Order: sequence, then structure tokens, then C-alpha cells
Amino acid sequence: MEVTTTEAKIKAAAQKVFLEKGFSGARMQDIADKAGINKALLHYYYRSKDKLFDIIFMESFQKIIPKINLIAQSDAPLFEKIEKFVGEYIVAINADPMVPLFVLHELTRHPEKFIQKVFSATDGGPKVGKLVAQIQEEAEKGNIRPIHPATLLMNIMSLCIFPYIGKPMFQMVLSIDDKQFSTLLAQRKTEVSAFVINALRL
Amino acid sequence: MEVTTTEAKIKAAAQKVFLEKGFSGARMQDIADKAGINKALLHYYYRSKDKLFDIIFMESFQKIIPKINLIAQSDAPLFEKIEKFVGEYIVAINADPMVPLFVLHELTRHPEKFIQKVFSATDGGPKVGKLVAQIQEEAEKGNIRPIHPATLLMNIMSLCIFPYIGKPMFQMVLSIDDKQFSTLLAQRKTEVSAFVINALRL
DNA sequence: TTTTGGTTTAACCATATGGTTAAACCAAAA
DNA sequence: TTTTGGTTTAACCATATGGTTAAACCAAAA
Repeated sequence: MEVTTTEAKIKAAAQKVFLEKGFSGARMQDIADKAGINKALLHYYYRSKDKLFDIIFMESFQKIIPKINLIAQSDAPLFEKIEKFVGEYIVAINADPMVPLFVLHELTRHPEKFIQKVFSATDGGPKVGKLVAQIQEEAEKGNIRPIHPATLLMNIMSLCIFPYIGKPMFQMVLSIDDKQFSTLLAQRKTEVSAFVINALRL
Repeated sequence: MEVTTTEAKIKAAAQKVFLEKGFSGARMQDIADKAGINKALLHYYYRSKDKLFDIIFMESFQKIIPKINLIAQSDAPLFEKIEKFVGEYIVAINADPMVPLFVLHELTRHPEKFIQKVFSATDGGPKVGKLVAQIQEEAEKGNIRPIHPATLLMNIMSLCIFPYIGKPMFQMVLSIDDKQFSTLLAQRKTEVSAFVINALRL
């Protein structure tokens, strides 16, 4: 049987509720019920709704500002980097499909509150300098179509993340059910990098 | 001077507040204050928070399920359609940059509630049949790289919409301010279709 | 067996929040 | 000038909600 501590049970429940409802839609009682504990314990262990939320939010945030560094700063050739990044990023998001919408929703509504905290947590934000230089270099060498590095990064991340956020919209526009949609998403792990790389070819 | 009716003032204020805070974060008092009217008038004109919200939501939704039909069902060649669609879609989103996050956030949290209503409002959802056929046709003729039509549509829409949703994240990752970000967005009106079309070329 | 210190609970509390109501208002019609 | 019907307001109301507290619990140490 599971021998989780109360503290852990609360965190797990809070994660679920906050991701589902967002901060303002989440109810402490709801979290307590899902954790199967008395509501007072939420405050005993985490003080306040805000404090509890901050913990869940920061953890979630880490998940979508991914190990860009690792890949971006390596010495691999550009196309290889793209393949690797897209593959790993999609897998990461796929593991927690609710995270992107949650994080971006809360981040948009309280930019000041987190921008700073998040920056220190990732020590100054990710360093994409090397990747940027590489893109410019390849463009100058005439190996790829010229493109603003920021634009390329934006395109790649959009293609990775947005399908998860836009799911209900896509299902409607495309008239497809959950299963068909999942199939499409699965294909994207390789499809996206192929698309991007082809877009860069001359 | 503005001679707006109370009803219109309420709607405008509600739009602002709901888009900013979402349903559960929005406060009726806040809407009343922004509209400069007594809170009771909200109920006098719109009955309840839910009813008021539904109106704002449906209007917002229309904005991001755009005139796909018009373009998708036309007889223009594929690349031309893509250019036209991307251009118009980005302009539409640009006019209301808060809408996508708002709609997708609420839609994700209450799929059942709206999926149906929205379907009837758009009479059965957009018809992309012709565009789908066209993509398959071009692929078979060997004019473009083969790609699942749904995947292509997803890619295009992701590239158009996501930058607006992911703004705070991108600004952090790329270390750029509002102005620089706007510049990047402006470029995308043409940049995105170029990117997509190039990705389709053999 | 008793003490101790962390854990859990039921009962509360203050405030926020969506919503209602009766009375006051006010411009146009009679 | 009076009546009428829609509009606006202040005062309320019931309930939801985040948070607190004193007492009960309970396992391990003494």
C-alpha cells in the first residue's frame, strides 16, 4: 500500500486541482478532499493558498522552460540539435500535458510576481547564445535559409507546445476524437523536426 | 463624448475583466466598477455572472475559429491559400491578443459546456474538406512533401497563435523587452507563411 | 507507565462574493 | 401637471471561502 506522508498527499492533490482549475478556480476544500485529509492540515503544512500555489507553480514552470541549455549549448550540428530538442521537448510536455496552459495562464495574469523568482531559479534564464550564433553562422554560410534566430526558436517551441494547449479547438476544427488526436500528437515527435528542418533548407 | 448605453458599458467592462482574469478570477464588483455603474445593473441587464460570461465567451470564440471556411473552400492554389490564411489569421489575433489564451483556458476547463453550443453557432464547425483534399492531391502529384493535412493545419495554426499565448515565456527565454517582441510578431505576418511554404517544398 | 511533541480534527471566524429587493429617479407620454 | 414604465441605487442576504484555534490523539522517548 502507498505510505505517502500527509505533506506529499497534499502536494499531489494541490497539483491536480491547481492544474485543472487554476489558482482562482481552485478551492482549498477541494484539495483537502482529494488528498483525503482535514482542511486545516493544508495550512498546517503549507501556511496559505498562495504559498502552496507558489510551490506547484514553480515546479510546473521548470517543466516548460526545459533543458534548453543542455542541447542549445552543445557542439552538435544545427539540424541534429533541432531533432534532439524537439524530441525531448515533446516527450517532456507529453508527460504533463496540462502544464503549459496552466503555467502560461498564471504567468500572463501575474507577470511581475513570477518573472523575477523564475529568473533566479533558472539563474538568469536559459542561455541560448551559442544556438543563436550557430543559426546566424549557418545562414551566412548559405547552408540554411536566413531566419532570425528568435523567430526560429519561437516556431519550434510553438510547434511543440501549442497542440497540447489548443487540443479542444483542434478537435473541433478537424472533427476528430481523442484517439485520433493522440495519434496525431504521437507522430509529431518526429514530424515537427522534419517540418522545421525542411523549412530551413534552401 | 461617448454616449454608450449602460448595457454596452457593462459588456465592454465584462470583456476586459473576463479576458484578464478568466471566469473564476473575475468579480462582478470589478466589472461594475470598470463600467462605472451600480453592481445591481449587471444583474438587471444580464441576469447572472454565467449568462454574462457566456456572451463574452461565445464572441471571443468566434474570433479564433476564424473565417477558415472562406479561404479553405476557395479555389485558389495551395500556397496562395496558406499565405492568405496566415496573413488574415495573424491580423485577426493581433487585434485581440488576449483572446486565444482566454478561450483555450475556459474551453479546456469546461469542454462539455461549450463544445456543443459552439458547434451550432458555427453550424457544424468549419469545413476544411476542400483544403484537406487539396493538400493530399498536391502531395500525390509530387508538388509538395507528403504531410497529413491535419498536421499541416495544426502547424499553421500553432505558428500563428502560440506566440501570443507564450509571450511571457518567450520574452524570458529570449531576454527581450516588449518592443523587441512586438517587432518579431510583426514580422511573422509574412515570415510564417514563408516558413510553412518552404517546409512543404521538396 | 507517564511525558512529550508533533499531528489531526471539529468548531469557528471574518470577509468576499453573487445575487435580490424595495424604494427612488427620471424622461416621455398623457 | 400628472402618470407611467423603464432605470438606477443603497441596503441586504445567504453562502462560499481562506484561515485560525483549542482540544484531542498518538507514537516514541523517558
